[in-house]
Amino acid sequence: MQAERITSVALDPAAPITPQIYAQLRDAIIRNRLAPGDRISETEIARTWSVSRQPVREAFIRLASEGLLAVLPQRGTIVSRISYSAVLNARFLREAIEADIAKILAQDPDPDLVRELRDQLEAQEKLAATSPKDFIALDEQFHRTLADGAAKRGAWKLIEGLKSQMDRVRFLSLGHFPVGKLIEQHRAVVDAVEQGDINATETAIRSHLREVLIDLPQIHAAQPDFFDVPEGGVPEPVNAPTQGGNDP
Amino acid sequence: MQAERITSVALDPAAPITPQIYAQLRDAIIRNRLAPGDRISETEIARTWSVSRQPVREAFIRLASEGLLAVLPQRGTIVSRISYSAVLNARFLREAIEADIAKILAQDPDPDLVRELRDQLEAQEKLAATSPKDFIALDEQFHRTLADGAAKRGAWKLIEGLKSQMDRVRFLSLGHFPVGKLIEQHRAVVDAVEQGDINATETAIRSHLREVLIDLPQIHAAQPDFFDVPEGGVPEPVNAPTQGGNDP
DNA sequence: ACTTCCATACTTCCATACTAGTCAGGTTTG
DNA sequence: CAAACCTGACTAGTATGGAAGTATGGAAGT
Repeated sequence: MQAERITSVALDPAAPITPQIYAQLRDAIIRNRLAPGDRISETEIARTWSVSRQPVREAFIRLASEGLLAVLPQRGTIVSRISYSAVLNARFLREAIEADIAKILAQDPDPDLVRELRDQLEAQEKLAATSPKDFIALDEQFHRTLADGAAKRGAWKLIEGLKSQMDRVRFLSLGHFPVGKLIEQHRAVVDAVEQGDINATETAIRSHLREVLIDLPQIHAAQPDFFDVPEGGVPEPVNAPTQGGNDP
Repeated sequence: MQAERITSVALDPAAPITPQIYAQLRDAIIRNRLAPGDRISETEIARTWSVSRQPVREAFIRLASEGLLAVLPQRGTIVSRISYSAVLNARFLREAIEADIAKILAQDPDPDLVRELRDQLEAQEKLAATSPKDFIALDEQFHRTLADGAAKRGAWKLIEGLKSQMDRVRFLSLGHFPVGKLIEQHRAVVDAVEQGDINATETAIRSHLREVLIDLPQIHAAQPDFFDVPEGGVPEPVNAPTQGGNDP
């Protein structure tokens, strides 16, 4: 079948097998080496790594619960197509959570944290010219640092799960996304936090997270087979207002 | 062992077994019929329902990923203690998400939705005098309706997972929590949404969600064995400001 | 009394066999 | 000729046996 693309790394027979299978498959799916819509089977994957079906099956269960695989009972298992609405939904949730995190930071700015973030900004600019693949890692580090700074590591763990859906899109859009602009927005967040301006911080983080998937429609148009548009037409994103309100 | 408390319901041998085991165990844990710290084993549970160990194992995996079980390799499986910080974290996340949902609703109030919510408020008041157990179901319905009204069903699905941690606490506090006050707060949310007052809506939903676990310290003091306090002392909750900001 | 070793009875993890549902294609039947 | 019906090659779901790791209690040695 098409599973030769994931044979790359050998397994450590001493370590637990299930998590290794899980990690390999997850990586293959997020990086689109396993294309959305591909059919795979427990037996096939088990043969690929010369293990039994059991650990493969358990890895499938975990991947299915993340929405990366769809297990059809007695019929087969397919790599989920990228759900347009799930991606928008993940972005919405991420925005809601990170907005609150950022507000906590601005409420009581920590100079050490600001310094750490500014260091990261420098590193990001150094990589701006080079591979965008590395930038994704730095971007992840930046947002994780924000969560840790607000003592919300648990929140980040949840965001990681949401990110898997968004990252599939980002790996499709590699090459043409505006690294410079993203860095500028990162800087705006840090500035607002440093000044303790809660409103400005919220606005900055929200507009940043809306920028991340700005080219989703183009990517969808370029590779519609990778996507699963629920029914007729592309859903419109609905977001909360960027700031508090506008009473009459 | 202590597993006789979950023998209650028989299984349908025709339907898939794994989800049935999962649901039964989840229910038993959340309602504290299986006490935090209890040791259970695949073999034991399998015997209880006269099935093989395999579906039990798969149910264990799902429960462990939700944080309700802790599987220690080659050692055993225990019912997770209620993590104090995980509960606070779940509440923080829920507040962030539901605040944005409520703001969307207030942005463009839907009269049909408001009517539906007011009907639910009536039903809640009718049950206020009777069993608080039933109120929890209505409360859940209320919040789910808010999410659906903002077309964020996906968000609700995630909140359901978070709620499992919080619900364990609520089932411990049954009997003495302020149903009337909660209903009053529900009404405040509906009022604010109806008036399209975004700030008031946000304030209402946030203070409501902070009320829900108001008696967490007492519950913890009453049954400390059920809890797992990470290290020395009870963590302080840190929340985002209830509204936008306060620039200098 | 105290430590070390080892047998034993657990546990989860992995491999294998079997069951049952699904689908595609050829065959038979009306 | 068409439609219904077998049939065999898949699939995931379940059952069961054995492997490897871990805790525990008692025997042996210091």
